[in-house]
Formats: sequence, C-alpha cells, structure tokens
Amino acid sequence: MRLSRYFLSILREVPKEAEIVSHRLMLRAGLIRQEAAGIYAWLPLGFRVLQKITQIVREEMDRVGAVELLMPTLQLADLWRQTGRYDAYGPEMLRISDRHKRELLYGPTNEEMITEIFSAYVRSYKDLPKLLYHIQWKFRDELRPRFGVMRGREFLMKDAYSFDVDEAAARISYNKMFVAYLRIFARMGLKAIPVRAETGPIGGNLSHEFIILAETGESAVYCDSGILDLPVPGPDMDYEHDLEPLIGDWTNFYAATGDVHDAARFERETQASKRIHTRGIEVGQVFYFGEKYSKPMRALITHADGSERPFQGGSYGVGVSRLAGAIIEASHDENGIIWPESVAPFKAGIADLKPGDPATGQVCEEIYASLQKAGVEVLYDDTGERPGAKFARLDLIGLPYQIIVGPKSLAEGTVELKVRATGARKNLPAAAAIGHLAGR
RNA sequence: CGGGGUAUAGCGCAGUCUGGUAGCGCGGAAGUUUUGGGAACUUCAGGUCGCAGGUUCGAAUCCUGCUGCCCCGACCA
Repeated sequence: MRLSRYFLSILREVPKEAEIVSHRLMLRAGLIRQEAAGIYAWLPLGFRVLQKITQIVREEMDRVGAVELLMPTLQLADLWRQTGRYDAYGPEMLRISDRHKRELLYGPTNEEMITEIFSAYVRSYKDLPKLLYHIQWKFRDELRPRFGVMRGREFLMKDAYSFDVDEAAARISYNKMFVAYLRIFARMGLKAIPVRAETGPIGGNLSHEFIILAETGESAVYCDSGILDLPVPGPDMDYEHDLEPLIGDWTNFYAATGDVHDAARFERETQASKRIHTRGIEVGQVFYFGEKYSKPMRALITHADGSERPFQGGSYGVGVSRLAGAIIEASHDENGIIWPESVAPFKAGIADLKPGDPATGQVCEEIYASLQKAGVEVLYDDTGERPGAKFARLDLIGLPYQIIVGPKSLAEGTVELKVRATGARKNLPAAAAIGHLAGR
C-alpha cells in the first residue's frame, strides 16, 4: 500500500481524554476514533490489526474442531426471559424496541440464543460433543467506559460454546479450549497465564481467566515464575489426546489476580525467589456452567438409555477488540507501538528519504514491487514528508521492519533495514533486504 | 450510581473573574528556501464559542435548565 493513497492520519499531540498508553497510542497512530463514550470506529490501520487478531482466534478455534457461525447483535427480550436474565441483567443491557413496540436488546452475550439454536436441531447423544463459536460485536452499557478499546461499551468478542452429554465429556471440551487459548495468546506474542476464576453460583472449579502480563495492566497479578517458562503447545498439538496432564502443568502453579490473592498460600506454595508480582489484563475466560441454560430452556438430549437430560454446557470468551489495546500495553516504547509480527497491520514500511529523487524513488519502487509480489504486506511511505517526520511516523505505528532508502546509503549501494522492536539497523543491498523480509 | 472536572477550528489550549463582536500552537492549503530523527519564513482557509431559554443597547463571558465528554470510587471481557 502506498501511504499517499492510504487513509492514515497520525496525531502529534496527545488527545486529552486518553489516560493509558494503549489508548493514547491508538489515537495518535490513527487506529481508532471515538464516536461516543466507549464506542469507536476502527480506522484502516486499526481495522487491519483487528482482522489479524480475529484471524488468529479463528484459526485456533478451527484447530480444536470448533465450528464458526454468526448470530445477530439484536435479540428478542422473550428469549432472555426464558432464563430470567432479562430482568436479572440490569441497566448494563441495552434495551431497544422496534416500531411494533417489540422488546429487543443488543446482545451482551449469546448463551440463550446458542442454546435455542442448538436445541432446535440436536436431540441425540450421538451428535455430541459439539463446539460452536462466533465472533461478533456486543454491547454492555458500562457505567463508566474507559481505557479506550480496553473497556468500551461496544466490543468485539469471540464466544465459543460447548455441548456435551455429561460432565466428564464437558471437561474434555473445556480442556481443548484451555489449550487453544494458550496458543492464541502465544501467537500474538503475549505471555498469558491462566488464573482460577470465580464460578459464581454454579460451583465447580472449571473456570479460568487468561491474563496477559503487562506492566501497565489494570489488575495486580501474583504468580510463580515457573508458569512463565512452560512451553506452549505447537501447531501440531493433538487435541484428541488426554489433555489433563498438560492442563495440570499449567494450573498447579500459584497464579492469582489481586482480588482473589491469598498471600499466605502464595508464600506457602511458592519459593521466595520464584514469586512474581506484576500486573496484567484479562483477555479471555473459559467457563463450564453445566445445565445453567439447557435446563431452564429445556434443551434436552436423548441418551443411549432413552432418558432425556439437558446438555452440559460451557462458554469461552476472548475479548478481540480489547486485545488490540492489551497487545500495545504489553509492547510499546517511548516512540510508539511495537507490533508483534503476527498482528502487525503491515509487516514492513518503506521510507523514501528523498522524495522526488529518481535514484531513491526507483529503488523504493523496486523493493515495493518485489515485496508485494512475495506476498509481504508493506506500507510504502512515498509522501513528500521530511525524513524526521517519516521516521517518527513509522516508529509510532510500529511496523516490525523499516526499510529506509536514502541517498547516503544508496551511494554505497545499500539500503537500511531497521528492526522496530530492537532498534537494530543494518545496511545491506536492496535484494538482501527483500530476501530477508520475503523469507527464504 | 456517588464525588470532581470540563465543553471555544480536525487536535492541544488561552480568552470567562472585570460583557464590547474570537485568538495562539499543532495539523490543512499555496509559495520560497530546505532535506538522515516530527524544518524556517511568508500568505491563506477553517469557529451558529455543546444545546435551549433568560438578563442586557450588546453575551464565549452573567443567570436558569438540559446534554455530551473526562477523571476518582463502586462494577465489569
């Protein structure tokens, strides 16, 4: 993409309303624009990031055998009345009525709807287990939205739902999702740790929150450093094997957020040298809830013995739009964002330091064409800005690599390749720079 | 929802106390000189001063009501 034809407007000054670093950088780098409290438009550069995050989530869901569908944002109030949640939910639910005075709501979640859909088609134990998911915008009318997309009112979520015949089977589904989550966050360059979460009135111990570590995170985190060194399963992970031992590895270490932290237990279970106290951001939760929805909604499964029983359900959320902010919290410096390559809006930026000069222009064009041909996503700064402005802008938007083409290095037959994360630069011939980015 | 702020050009702000017909910086446009870490100068464009009433010869400024937005707390993916 040529920057001169793109739609990108960066801000030099910091918008006043933004308190935390990710919010400031997202506004400054032209990723988002606030349209109302907690409601944002995703500008082209930000939208690309959102798409990258979405795609990683999608790939990992597909890998565990989850099946994607798409449910609407608007739901009928009557559906929620079946579980009593319409009245229980409170003012966080955005209630709407249509021209016929029919009561609707903008969905804050979809358990009722997926249960209704599932039970309309599936009756037999032979059809289980099933995992379904969708990636959709949701709305919660937060009293006080803040932190940009980290806590908006409208937000993009991946919600997965599991359907099983009994608790033992449900646990298998839960474990699959647990492992998929480890992979999702690792692929985004994040250190994520599962933390045992409150399960509310349902009971049981099958709920974990996934916290990514970021020093500017919103909640305190206490954990055993051992959990940070655990290897995340690779893409060849066999999800059909027994995952209990693996889950055990990840859940045996002490890990807690500030609100549930037990200092005495922490000291008892963790050696002093391995105690870590840092901060983090919740980006996902996995949850087994049994018959919470299937029972009141009479979503019954016929078992082998002829009996009919509600299915055992679980739900698994990932805050997709929140992740965009969370990744920045975890990866930035004083000059701007440092995108992990997997979610970067473009892999590289090319800067022509002397726009109008035939020599630098031609080399830039060649590099641009070659990278495009090789399928490398690249943003070519072909504008007439001065070098300093181009450097500052590229650093701010945080593309992993910068190819800097200026008369100085060109006189020696080289261009400069800069790695955003480390600041490392080296001069090398254009062909070598292309080869480096295009992979062998 | 309690407490505290704030609203003036795309962004950051001054002007409000003491009423007199709107200003600065960034950003945008044009030109000249520049050109390896957010250039300098000149010129230009851009505002129903959040909205609605009221007081006044005259309101960004004073009064009343409303709304948006932000911060702290409680709450949350």
